[in-house]
This record gives sequence, structure tokens and C-alpha cells, in this order.
Amino acid sequence: MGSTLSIRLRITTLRSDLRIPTSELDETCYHLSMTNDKIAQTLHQLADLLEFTGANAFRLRAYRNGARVIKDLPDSIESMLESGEDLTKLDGIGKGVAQKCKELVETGSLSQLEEILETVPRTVLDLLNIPKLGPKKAAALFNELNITTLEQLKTACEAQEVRALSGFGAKTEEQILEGISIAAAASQRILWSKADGIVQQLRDHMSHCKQVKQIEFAGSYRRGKETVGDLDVLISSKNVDKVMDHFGEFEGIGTVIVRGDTKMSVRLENEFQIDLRVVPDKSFGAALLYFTGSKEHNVIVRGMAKQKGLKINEWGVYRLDDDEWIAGKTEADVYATLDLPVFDPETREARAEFDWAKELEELPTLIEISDVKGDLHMHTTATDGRASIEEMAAAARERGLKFIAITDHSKRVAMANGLDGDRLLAQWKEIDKINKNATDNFLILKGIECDILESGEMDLPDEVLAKADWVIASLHYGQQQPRQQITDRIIGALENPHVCMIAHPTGRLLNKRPPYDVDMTAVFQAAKENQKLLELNASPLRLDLNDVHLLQAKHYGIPIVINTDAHRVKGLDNMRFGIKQARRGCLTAADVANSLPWKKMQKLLKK
DNA sequence: GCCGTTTTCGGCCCGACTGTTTTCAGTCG
Repeated sequence: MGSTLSIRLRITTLRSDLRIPTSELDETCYHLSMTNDKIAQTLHQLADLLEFTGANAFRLRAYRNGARVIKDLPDSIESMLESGEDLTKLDGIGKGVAQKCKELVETGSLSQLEEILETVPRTVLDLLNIPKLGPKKAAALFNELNITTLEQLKTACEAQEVRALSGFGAKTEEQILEGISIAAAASQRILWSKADGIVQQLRDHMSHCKQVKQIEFAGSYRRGKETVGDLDVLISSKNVDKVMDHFGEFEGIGTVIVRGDTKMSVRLENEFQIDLRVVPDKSFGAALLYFTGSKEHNVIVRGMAKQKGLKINEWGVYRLDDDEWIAGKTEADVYATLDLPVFDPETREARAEFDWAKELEELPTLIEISDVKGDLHMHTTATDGRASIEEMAAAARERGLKFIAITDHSKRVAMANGLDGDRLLAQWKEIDKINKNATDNFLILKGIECDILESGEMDLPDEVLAKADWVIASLHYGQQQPRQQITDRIIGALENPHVCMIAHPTGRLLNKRPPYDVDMTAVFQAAKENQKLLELNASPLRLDLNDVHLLQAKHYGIPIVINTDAHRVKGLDNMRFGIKQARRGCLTAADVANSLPWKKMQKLLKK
């Protein structure tokens, strides 16, 4: 139990010697490269489709579990296979999944998946997006009525054919019809920052209910996931009815989905779902642990309980032999029955936390916002920002920072009135003047966010970049280029002696734009070799790098810089979103470069 | 399909709620 990461780390070494220069690989080869994400996605899809054929549920779980392990790996499966590593050494990967990985890497596809797709079309997976329609019912619709698309399902419901199936009825048919129309909207996860807004409002609303004793927001919100699918509210109270009545008056509620003795679910007018659970005080800790998840974390916790002759559910910890309640008031009480510490919610993903508990004296202290001393990515009115250098500096001082870098866009970003060499040098003169007049030790660094052009060249000449205190390289154009080209551009920037850091390394915009196709393993290796830093962009829309990338960067020993990329004074407050994300990546202050004073931070760089 | 300091076979987390059921299966978290 719980040896996942330790095994993973033991068999994983830096293999920079194996990295083939990207220029030596032909493009076709690169196009075909099978990333860990693609392998994980394929395994997931295989499991989903197998549900329709009535396959063994535990087999499907094994595929999904394997997919998760692969997604979290610091190294690519492709390179591991290349160097002859035995994938079955990884916890959760056996002969079956290892063989599938091999086939995917070697052929680019999976014969088993192709075979299933001949009988079960991919479109049936859409059926699973409908609330209350799970694999069993969806399979019945497919097998009995040959329904393969949402359109066909709608027609069948309207013709009242669905209610005739065993296990279905008129009510189910109605719910499916409703579900079809909300399926698309409901499947959309909202940004953590937006969920946080709802949390503040709901917390305020519930604070006016006297019957509420304790309240906490659990689920993926508490774990700090970058997007949140629904909100889990946990309340302890002696009067369930009054609490539910008050909850039901929250502004924006569209429909009440369920209301039972302990559980109530509502959908807001914008389709966002909120689940409320009301428990007695003595169960609050057990329920909080349970509803915080993740699911995978809970599965391990319960497995450990079972081994100790205990049973854990949302009501508490019970002895198996006589069913006696022994703990549940706080999370600490519950974890203590398993000799476990209280894990930071952001780490409860069944990645490394159980290994830490076993191997370390105490859990690592994750980074907090008070650790951050500088913000090294922000814009001013010189380009597309809304505040002056002095206004940004004053706001940063107010937020307790000791230094900032002004990093406006370079000229290629014409839309934002990007700076050419002359304008940039003029801006730096102004910064010198402001620094000189400063009465405290606050420091403004002369920086630039220099574009990596489509050709791979930097947007400003080396002689200009050489005069900067801080050079960020980033990629705004040519995001559709093939993997090799994008990877080469970023590695080229990392090899430029004047560049300090790559900003928003994958370019994604959450719910809006996928990351560009880039070989992150190669980027990590190049950053390591050239002693460069990588950014965690704190904008709630970016949060780029993601949590898995951060774990990987940490594994490679690459310092991370958490920056707001503020375009206005208030943008500096985005730092807290970056901190959340950093904690999900298990970063401590020691892993974050801008937790150091500038003088020390500089020493991390080669330049 | 994966795993093993009870096991290489026989397990694999647990409960609330709903709808379709005359005692439970499916879905959800």
C-alpha cells in the first residue's frame, strides 16, 4: 500500500544522455510520438467503451487506475520503454496495461480499441454525460434499442420507447429528456476562481442561519483543482430541515435535484450544481475527509482501515468486529486511527502523500502566499497593462512584496503595442530613476517578456537583452506549429544565455484553448541543463504549469517562479491562485525561486 | 486486470438517494 511514488522515483533517473536532439528526429516520427496523456486517454476510452460490452468492472478499474498512474509519471512511457525499463514495476501497472503501452508506443494505436469500435461507436460515450444515466443504463439503451447518439436517444424518449425497457420508467424517460439539454452545459467545469466567488457568497448566506454549527466547502474546490465540476458544502447541525430550508433560499438556485434526510442537491440557474450534506458534529471530520476526496485517496484510506480492522465512512471510524464508533469529530481524529497525519487537501490525490507519511518524519510544509517575496511578470501602460510602473510598484509594496520585475511585451506583440529596443531602453531609464528615488529597499527589476518568434529567433537582439535584469521568454504566435518546431523554439530560448525563464510554458487557457503540442520532458531537461527557471503563471485562466508538470519539474530540480502576469493593479492578487496550484504540485518554499530575496534568487541562474 | 507480512486465488471502499421495484439495482460522490 502506498508505494506508488517511491517505486516510480526509484526506477526513474534523469536520462539527458538519451535525449536525441530534436533536429535529428524526422518530423513524422515526432508527430507520431505517444505522450503519457494520450496513452492515459486511450486507456480511459477503452474502459468506457468496454462498459457497453458488459466487461468485468474490476478490469475497467484496473485500466483507469493504470491511466492515472501513467498520467502522473515524471518521465514519458515512450522514453522508459526506449531505455528498456520494465513498466510492470510501477504500482498499478501489470502485464496487461504494460503490453498496451508498448503497442501504443510502437504502432500508435490499440488493436483492442479498434475492434471494439467496430461494434460500439464512439458516440455512445456522449450518453454518459447525461445526469443519472450511467454505464448500465446507457448500455441497455445501446443493446436493446441500438441507440448510439444523443439525437437518437431524444427521439426514442419522445416516442416513449425508453420507458418500456426493464429498469426504466416514465420518470427516468423524462429525466433523460431534461438531461440531454443540460448535458453539454453541466459537463463544463468552472474555474476555481469562479467557484471561489460562489463559495464566498454561499458562506455569507449560510452565516445567517443560526442552526449551522460548522461549515466547510469540500470536494475538488478544497483540493484546489484548477477547475471545479460541482461544489460540495458540508455543514454540521442538529437541525437538518432548517439548514436545508435556508440553503434552498440561496440566490441563483434554479432547481432542487434531490432532498433527503442528510443530502440536498441543487442546480443554479447557470447549471452549476451544489451538493449539501448535513451531519452531526461528531461526524464532521469524517464527512469532511470523505467529501474532500479525492476518490482515489479515499479508496486507499478505507483500504488501510480495513487492514486495521476498522471501517471508515462519512459518519466516522468504526471497529469492524463490534461496529463501535471510535472517531469522526475532526479529520485529525480520523487520520490518527490509521497513524496518518492530516494531509493538506491539495495533496490528497493518491500520488505521493501516503509515501510521505510512511517515509518522512513529518509532511513537507507546502508553500504559502506569505513566502513569496517578488512578482516577476507584469505589464504596464507601456504595452497592454492598465497601470504605470509606479502604480504597480506601490500596489506590490502594499501586498508585502520586496521586488517586482516590469516585463512588458516585445514588439512582435503589436496588438499590445509591444516594445522595440529603443522604447525598452527608455523604460529602463525610467525604472533606474524610480529605484534611485526609492526610500525603502523595494526593488524594481528591468525586465522584458520577449517573444519567441515563429522562426525560433528572439524578438529582440541579444545586445538589448544583455542589459536586462530579468528576461522572460514566451510564445504567443505560431501555437499551431507541430510538436518538434514548438519544442525546438522553447529549447532554443532556454539555450539563450540572456533568457532567465519561460513564461506560461504550455500556453493553455482553461476551458478555452488547449496547450500547444510541446514535449515537456525535453523542456524540463533543457531547463535543467541550462540552469533556467520555469514559470507557474498564477492567472486563474492559465495556471500553467499544471499540477503534474510541477511535480515533474520538482523531480528534475527545476526552480519554479510563481508570477501573476498582472495587467492591472488588482491582477497582483492572482498570486493566491498560483499558490494553490503550487501546493497541488507539492511545492515547498524551497522549490519556488521567488520565495528568495532577489540577490539569492539570481544565484539560481547561470547568467 | 492487479495484487499479496492472512492469499498465486479470490478479493477489489462505502453509503445516500431515487425509481422501479415488491426487496433491489443503478447512479452519484
